[in-house]
Amino acid sequence: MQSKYNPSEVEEKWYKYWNENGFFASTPDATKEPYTIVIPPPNVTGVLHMGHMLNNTIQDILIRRARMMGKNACWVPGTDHASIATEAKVVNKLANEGIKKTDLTREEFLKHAWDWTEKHGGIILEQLKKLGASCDWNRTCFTMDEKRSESVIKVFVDLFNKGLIYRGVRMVNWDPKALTALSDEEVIYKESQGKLYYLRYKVVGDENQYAIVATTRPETIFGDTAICINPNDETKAFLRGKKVIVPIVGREIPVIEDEYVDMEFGTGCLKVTPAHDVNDYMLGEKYNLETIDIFNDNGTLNNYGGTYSGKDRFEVRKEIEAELESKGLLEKVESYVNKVGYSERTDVAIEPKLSMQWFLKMEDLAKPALDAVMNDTLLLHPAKFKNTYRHWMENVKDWCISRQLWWGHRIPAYFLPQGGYVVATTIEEALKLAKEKTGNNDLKIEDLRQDEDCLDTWFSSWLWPISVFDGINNPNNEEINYYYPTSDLVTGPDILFFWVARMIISGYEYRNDFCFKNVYLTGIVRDKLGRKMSKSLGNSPDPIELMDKFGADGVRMGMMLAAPAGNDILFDEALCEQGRNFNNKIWNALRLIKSWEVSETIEQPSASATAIQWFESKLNSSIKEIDDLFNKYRLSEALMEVYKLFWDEFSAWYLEVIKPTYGSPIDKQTYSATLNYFEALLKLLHPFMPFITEELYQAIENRAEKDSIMIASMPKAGVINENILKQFEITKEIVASIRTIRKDKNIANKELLTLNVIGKTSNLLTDVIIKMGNLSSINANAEKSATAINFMIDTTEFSIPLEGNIDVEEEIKKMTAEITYLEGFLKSVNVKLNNERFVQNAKPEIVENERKKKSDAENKIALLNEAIASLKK
RNA sequence: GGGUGAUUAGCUCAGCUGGUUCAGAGCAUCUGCCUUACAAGCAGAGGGUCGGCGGUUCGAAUCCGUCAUCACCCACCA
Repeated sequence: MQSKYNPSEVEEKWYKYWNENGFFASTPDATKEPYTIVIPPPNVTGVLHMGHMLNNTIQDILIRRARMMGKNACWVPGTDHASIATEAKVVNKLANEGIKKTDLTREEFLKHAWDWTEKHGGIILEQLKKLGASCDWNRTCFTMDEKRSESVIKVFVDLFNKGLIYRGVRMVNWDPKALTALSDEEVIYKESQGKLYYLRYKVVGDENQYAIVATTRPETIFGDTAICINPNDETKAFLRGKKVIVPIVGREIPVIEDEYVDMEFGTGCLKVTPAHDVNDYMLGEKYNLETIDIFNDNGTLNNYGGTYSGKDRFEVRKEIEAELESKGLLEKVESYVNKVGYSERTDVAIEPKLSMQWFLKMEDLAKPALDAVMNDTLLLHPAKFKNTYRHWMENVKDWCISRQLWWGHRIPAYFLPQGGYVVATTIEEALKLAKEKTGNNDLKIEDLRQDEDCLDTWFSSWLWPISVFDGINNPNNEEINYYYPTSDLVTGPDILFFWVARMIISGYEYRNDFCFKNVYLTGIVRDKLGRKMSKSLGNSPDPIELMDKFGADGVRMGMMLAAPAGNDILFDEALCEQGRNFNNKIWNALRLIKSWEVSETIEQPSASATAIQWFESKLNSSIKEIDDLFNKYRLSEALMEVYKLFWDEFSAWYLEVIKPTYGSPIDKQTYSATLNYFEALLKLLHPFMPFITEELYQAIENRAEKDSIMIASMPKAGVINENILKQFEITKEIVASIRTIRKDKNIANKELLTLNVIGKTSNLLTDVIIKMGNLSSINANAEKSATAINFMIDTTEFSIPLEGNIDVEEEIKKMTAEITYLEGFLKSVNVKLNNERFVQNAKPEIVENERKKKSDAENKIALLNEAIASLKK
């Protein structure tokens, strides 16, 4: 074995081995408890980024651990068609080739889109394999494959028939770049520095009077159909019942009164543009105002814009400012910060727009999903997200599910020649319904026209935990009955509403049950300065390069070291380095063990026997701790526990105690105990670092065919002997003291020392102390000596005789300082004990403890004084 | 404008229902060491009035109030 572990030599080999032996695969098995995770499907044409690395590392840790705990672990992989994102990519690609989407038929465009998907699709899944993801690849799903598409359509029809889906003209969030409506969740509000324009609306019949209206969007004046004042606003009394003239446009519009208007804001006078503002729309409905839509779908002005028609809304804003100014219709302009909605996908400013869309009624659907989280049927980790979730669910609005896109599931609604429509899973079915509805038996398929729109991407992914087991199409199949509800979901809080909440909703609607038991919400991966990772900043490392550099295990550990649930992780390559170093540590530990010659005949040293006994308890207590941390989903702490167990306890103490002197063999008994411990440690580590642990598991001994650590059993916590744990901790302190003395006095490690104990040795692990302290002997009931260095552990005094090496003055000085400290400590304890209220009110064991502190301190002071006296002799 | 959470060592974080697990861990830093598993290492060491101020209590990092800063979520003030 070489002295450095080289991940690139082994990782691919083991992944192949696992996959070929079917260790990732799962099938229903009534004798085993299922443990299921469905992957948050990444965009089909996406590539792996750091967020995926974190997310999938966590899922793999959970699923590997569950598998080793004897559960039937099933991790379902797949990809999402990502309607708007993928369509945008294809449109871009076509544009580069000089092809406009509008020049293509729907069928032609979809052909391009599928080509694109086949070319770039699934790259990300291959990348996940490099990470070690133990997904059941036989189950790979795609949100637009046959079964998933069928499920989506079926659900749409079902919800429509239940009266939960409706179609209507509503104010929606319009994305002028993607040319589609968006749901409220797809709009991100950002603060932006804008201007507040004060416009003059002259009063009809009295050209000298005018109303001043403040607006951030002067270009919308073409759509004004009223101005509105507050009825209680006496300063605006002159406007009541009047009409005013829209600047530039010249159109006359009424002045209406409504308490909605805030008298304090701006001028207390509001222009009403029902087609382009949600609030104005409500006013328009209330007062039956005309609605004038002034924009084309792409955000340019239409014919209502007069001379500005055809120009972009932002261009018009600039130009119209100048025109208003020159015509004396602009009172003033102030700078103003307001919130503007942007499209999550295309990052262009959203235009509120009236349009015909499909909606899903959410209120009733949301109820069981809200209850499930509030009563802890379904747990969010960390739990702080419960509040956020509740707030959203209690105020949930109807979901706009139609998108003016082609890449997606086409809405199964069919329009009839004479108006109206029917909704059905197939066109044949639709025809049947159409005939029933119209009474016209001569209708033909060609007479029906299917809705052009497709469904929101999330309208397919919200079914994911059910649809991957085909539970929509075949609600009673063996798979869905066995694997559903799933166990854990791992995802980011940014899609809590987009996805998680809606999956919970659909779970109750279609399975009448929760869809997963636990939701682990990860943080955002940031760089070490706390900035979000982004292409433009160039601060996002390429995961593949990272894995090449540090090994997949190293990167996995790097991710996990700093990732408590719900916290953002500040990623730093140094963390991967730490992971890589740890790999090397493990590697070398086995290298050491394997280098020993084993003897059947030599006797076991007593120090080794003690160390074995101690480590047994240490291992068990760590396993118990790790189990507990996993139950709380505190994965990074669990990793840290194994890390310290391996590095500090096993390597620095256990191995050093049992290590035979160079060239000497090791006894059989100790050797096999050591291999067992090493194997147990590998198993504990395996979920975190699958590759190196498999490599070493196989290196320990020749394994049977089809054996693998990934299907081995996770060690269970056994008996913990608290007494030996405590004794060993004292041992460590004694050894550390001896080492410190060596260092202070420049005594080589090789030089043997003697340890005198002023008292009994019966409670000490003397054999271990002798070995680790490199001592010739330990003597009990020794006398104090002026030629020795003294130290105290607990209340036991130790001394190391060092002829000629003692600076008596220095020793006295040190001990005097110690006494001063102890006296101060004693004083504070006494203050407590002399306080009657403390003695009366505090719990008895607390008071007892203080008394013990007092007597211990007094003892120590006495011992130190004695020691000083003996030195002075 | 509302809400939620955070503030503990240079950095990232643990500290559950107030009291020796009370001031911790990992990394980083400093000082010695190439000691035949590992310098990607070993052995030691230093480092914090627990954001500020008040309060409750015999006792507060922990409970309450308040202020400050940060983060996230939600909301139709043009």
